[in-house]
Amino acid sequence: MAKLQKSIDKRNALINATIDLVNNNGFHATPMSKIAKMANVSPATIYLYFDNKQDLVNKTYIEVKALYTNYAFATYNTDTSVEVGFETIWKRIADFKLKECDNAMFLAQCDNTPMIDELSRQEGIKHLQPLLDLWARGKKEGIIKPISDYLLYAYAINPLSFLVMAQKRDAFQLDEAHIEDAYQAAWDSIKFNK
Amino acid sequence: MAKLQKSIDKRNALINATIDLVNNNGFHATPMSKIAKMANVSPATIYLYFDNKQDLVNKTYIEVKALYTNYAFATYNTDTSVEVGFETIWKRIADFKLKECDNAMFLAQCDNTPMIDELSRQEGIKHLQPLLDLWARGKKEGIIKPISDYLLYAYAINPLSFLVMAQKRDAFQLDEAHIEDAYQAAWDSIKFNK
DNA sequence: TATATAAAAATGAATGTTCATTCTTTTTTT
DNA sequence: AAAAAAAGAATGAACATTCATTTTTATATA
Repeated sequence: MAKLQKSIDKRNALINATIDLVNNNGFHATPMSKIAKMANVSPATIYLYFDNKQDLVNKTYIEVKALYTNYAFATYNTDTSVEVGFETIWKRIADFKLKECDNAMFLAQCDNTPMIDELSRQEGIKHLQPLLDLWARGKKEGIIKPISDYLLYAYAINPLSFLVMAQKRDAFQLDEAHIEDAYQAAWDSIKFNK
Repeated sequence: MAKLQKSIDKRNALINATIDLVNNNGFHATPMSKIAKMANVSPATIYLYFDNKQDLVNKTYIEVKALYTNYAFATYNTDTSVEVGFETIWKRIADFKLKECDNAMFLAQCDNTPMIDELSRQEGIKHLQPLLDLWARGKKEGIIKPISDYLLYAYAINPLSFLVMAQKRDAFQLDEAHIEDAYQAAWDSIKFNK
């Protein structure tokens, strides 16, 4: 194993420990010492990879956000119709939230607390551009409601976050049929009804 | 001013300071000393009203949740049609999220982090029963989609939380027209389409 | 190839601060 | 004047970060 690889492994272990512990205890209730222990390194080692605790969580956020959007757009190409494009992206997002539940929960926590620096949040938002572009096209073609992207996101995408939380906390089990219902609701709520 | 009143004032000041500071800094980043300062009491005084910090935040949560649901159901009565009932409740919830933005943000943070005890979260959920009852009736009458309450909530109610966050953080301004759009999306996504 | 040495990476313990909570005293109320 | 409420200072634990050493890795030399 090359030297560089080993470093990356350690960095990844730190990122993963951060996600796990923050999900279960929250940012300020997870000490650096526990992150170190879970990643099998000394506390001091963390500071070879990150400036400080805030930097660690900011970078974790950006990394998970990139994972999320890469996953979301992996099978999407801009040549399809708006409707097909949306279904493609939406289902990938649903997939991500189900399969990468821990990552999804981490993002939800970041997006609903003051735990992440404003700058890193801005950085994270940029990755969503392809979806916004698709919506812009959809509005121009009269297929998607001519309303704010915030409303579109709130109704078409965000509900999946709520479902992931519900699944994690309550006995509620989210299966394929639910996802299909949810997709229909999502599309219904953003498509333009002439 | 009677003795009891004075105590209630102090307790309320503590609850409000907690909401304010937790909204801006998160639970673990708001020291008891700051809560005390903002409420104009000594740190020691907090412990005359609450057992400890966790108890303070649990009770704040339950209180805000009660405020929320009282507001939501204030103008609702069970005699109306499902459709009218839902619109009544939905619009009150929207109102609450806009007018009691700080309270709404506090709830969002509680619901997306491990900051509240499981027991208190359970307690908070109970208050939502009238809405669940309305949905049950709606499903029986074939007016509302026969799907999980979690899905209904995710699609019809939760998006408002996202919008409040977006409004607070981004330049996005949520006005009456948006609310009407949002209501239509909410209803579209839960009504049963024969 | 084997060994010596310099550089880099990693460590565990130490440091100083912050904070929740408690203790003792003072103020207010009855 | 007794009881209750409130205060501010004190206490001790937890924690982020740094420091002094040790261990590992890479490089150079024989």
